Amino acid sequence: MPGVVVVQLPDGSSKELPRGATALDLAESIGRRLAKDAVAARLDGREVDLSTELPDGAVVSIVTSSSEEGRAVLRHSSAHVLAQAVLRLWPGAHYAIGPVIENGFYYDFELPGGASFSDDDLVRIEAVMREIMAEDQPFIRHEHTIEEGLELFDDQPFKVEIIEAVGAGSEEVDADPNAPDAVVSTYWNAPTFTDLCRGPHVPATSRLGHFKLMRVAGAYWRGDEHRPQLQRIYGTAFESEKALAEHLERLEEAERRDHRKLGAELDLFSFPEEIGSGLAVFHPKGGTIRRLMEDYSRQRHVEAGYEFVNSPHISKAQLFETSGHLGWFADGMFPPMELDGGQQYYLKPMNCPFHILIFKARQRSYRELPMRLFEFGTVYRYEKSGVVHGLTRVRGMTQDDAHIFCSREQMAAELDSLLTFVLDLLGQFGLDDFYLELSTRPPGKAVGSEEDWEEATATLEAVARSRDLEMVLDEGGGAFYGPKISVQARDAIGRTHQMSTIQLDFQEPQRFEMEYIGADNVRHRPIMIHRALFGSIERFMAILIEHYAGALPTWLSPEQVRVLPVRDDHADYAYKLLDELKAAGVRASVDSASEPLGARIRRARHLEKLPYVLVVGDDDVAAATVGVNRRGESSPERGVAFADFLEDLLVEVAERATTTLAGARDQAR
RNA sequence: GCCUGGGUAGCUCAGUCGGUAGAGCAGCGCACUCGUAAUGCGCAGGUCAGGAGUUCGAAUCUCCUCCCAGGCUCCA
Repeated sequence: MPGVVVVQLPDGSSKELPRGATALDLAESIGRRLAKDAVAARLDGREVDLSTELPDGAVVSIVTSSSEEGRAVLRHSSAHVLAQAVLRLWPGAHYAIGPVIENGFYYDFELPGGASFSDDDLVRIEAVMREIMAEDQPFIRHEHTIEEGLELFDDQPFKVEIIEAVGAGSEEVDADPNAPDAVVSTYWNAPTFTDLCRGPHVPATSRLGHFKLMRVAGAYWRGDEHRPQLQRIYGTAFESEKALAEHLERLEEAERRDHRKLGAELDLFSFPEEIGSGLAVFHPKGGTIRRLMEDYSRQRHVEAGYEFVNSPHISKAQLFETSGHLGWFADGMFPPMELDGGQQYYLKPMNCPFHILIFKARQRSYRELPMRLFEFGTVYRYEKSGVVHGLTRVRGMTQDDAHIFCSREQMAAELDSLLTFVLDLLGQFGLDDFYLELSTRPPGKAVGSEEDWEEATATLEAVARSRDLEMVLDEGGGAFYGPKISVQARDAIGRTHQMSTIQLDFQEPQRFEMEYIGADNVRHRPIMIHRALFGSIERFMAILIEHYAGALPTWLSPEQVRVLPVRDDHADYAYKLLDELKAAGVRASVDSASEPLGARIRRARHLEKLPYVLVVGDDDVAAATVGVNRRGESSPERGVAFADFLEDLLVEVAERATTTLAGARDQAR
C-alpha cells in the first residue's frame, strides 16, 4: 500500500503509519507519555535512534528512559556531553572511549601536555555539561567510509586507532545495513563536536541532566599497562533526580557498611602502619568472631570426613619450583630469604605443595581415597601496593584450605558432594543467594595438555549445571594449574562477592609424581581438588560484616548480652545474672550505673550493635525478671522471666539463627 | 607498579598570609544513682605520618620515603 507502512509492536499488535514516519512518530501515535519517556527504539532487534525511519513490516519497540536499556542510552549520551565539555575546557585534548558501565559511564582523555584532572575540575566540567544540555544540541548520526573517518579524526590518535581496527575487521561493525560502504558512524553535536559512536543516542542534549560526575582516575589505554595511561572521569546518570538521589543513597548505604569503617568502630581489627600494608591484627572482639567461624568450620569439616593437617609458613625454593609456583606465580610471591649458605627460602603463597608432600610421605592405597586434608593455612602474597584493600585484599591471610586426592572415577561424585557442602556451610552464615562462575583455561599461562584441561572443565561444568543455580562463564579466568568453579554470593544490599573456589588439578599430581596403588595392584595417579570455602577467613569476615552492617547474628557476636543495672543497688542482681549467663556459655558483661541508663543503652545497642541488652531495676530484682531489648526492635519487652530469656537465647545460638535482613538494615542507620 | 586525592590527639575534624596547635567525642578523676538513642565539672592527651631542604622562623613552601582512599592492571 503506497503512502503507509505497517509495523509490528512488542505486544503483537500492528500499527499503520505514513511512509517516512520515524520511531518517535510511532511513540507519539501511541501516547504522549511514551513519547516523552522515549530515548531510543529497537528496530528488528537493533537499537536505533528515535529519528530512524521505520521500514514497512518492521518489528519495533520503544526504549524508555527508566528501563536499564534506556538508562544506558542516557549514560552514553551523557558521556558524549562529558567529552564535549572537556574539549571546550582543554582545547587540543584527545578523547579515547566513553562506554556505559554498571550504574554509570566513564570517558578516557589525554590532556595537552600530559596534564591531569583534579577533583575541582569535575565541578567546572559539570558546569559546562549543564551549559551544553541547556543549548539543546541535537545528536545527528552520519555514516562514513573508513577513509572519511580517518580524515575526520586525523588529529585524534585514539579514534584513528579504533577506526583502523574497524577497517582491519577486528572491531565490531554496526553500521546501517542499507549503506554498505559506510562502515563507521559518528554523532555530531552542534556546533563543533563529533564523536565516533555506534549509538543510539537521545535526540538532543536537553533530554539529559540528571547526572553527576563521581571521580577521576588513571586508566591504561585499552586496559594495557604497557600503553599510555589516560585520565578517566567516572559519572552516572539517571532518568530523574529522584532515581539519581536513590542511587547516591545506595552508595552511602554501602559506605556505612564498609567493613574497614565498622572494623575500627566495633574494635575488631586494625592495620598498624608499623607492620606493613595489607597485614592485619585482630583485636579481642575480631578474634572472637574469627574463632567462632573457625570452630564451626572445623566441626563441619570433621563431619564431612576431612583430616586435619599442619604445615610451615616457609619452604625451600625447590618445592615451589616443582609445584610450578616460581614459574607461574612468582610475581605474587614475597622475594626469597637466603639461609644456610645461599639456600633460598620462600614464604608460602599457597598450601597445596605441603599437602601433596603429606600424601607422598608414604605409599598410598586406593583404600585411603578420597583423602581430604584440611588446614587453616596462613599464606603470604606480594600484592602490588595499589591493590590492597581492607580485609578483602591483603598480603597475609588464612585460608580454610583443603586438598582432596581421589581417583578419576571418584572425581565427579566428590565434586558434587563438595558443592552441597559449600552451599550449606555458606547458608549457615546467612548467605543464601548464589550463582556459580566457571573459570576456564587462562591463555598463555596454563600448564598441562589441552585434553586434561578439557576433561577437567567438562567435569566441573557438569557438576555445576546439575544445580538449580545460575551459572556464568569466566573465559580464561582459571588458575595456571586448572579450571575452577567459584561460588558468588549476593549480600544484603545486592552486591556480589566471590566466596568459595573449587579448583580441579591434573597438573600438580604429575609434577610431584603422586601415585597410589589401585585395586588392580598397579600404580595410578590421583586427581587433586583444591578448595577453600570461606576463601580467606579475613575476606569472609569482611563480607559478613558488610552483609550484616556490623550487626552479626547472635551466635557470631563477640558480645551477645549486656546487663544494665538501673541503679547501683541493682548491681548485685546484674552480676548474679552475668554469672548464670557465663555458666551457660553466653558472652556477656555488666555495664554499671555510673552513667545514665540512656547513655549505656545507646552505647550497647546502637554503637556496639549488641543483639541483646537487659535492663534490670526494682521490679526485676523482686520478680527474677529482666527488661529485654532485642536488636532491631524499637521498644523493650519488660518483665521477661530471666530463665525464659536464657532458654530462648540458647536455642537461637544453637540454631545459628541469622538476624533478619530488615533488622540488619535498621542497624546500619 | 601506575594515575588522582589524602595523612593534624585513640576517633571525627578546624587551623587565615609561613610567626612554635584547637574543638567535639573517646580516655582518666570526682560528683551524680537515673527504667530505655549522649549527666555535670575537672584533668590529661601532639616529634602536625617519617626524613631532608628553603627560611630569622615550617602543620603551612619544595623534594624523598612510608601509609590510606578511589580507580587502572591484578586477584582469595
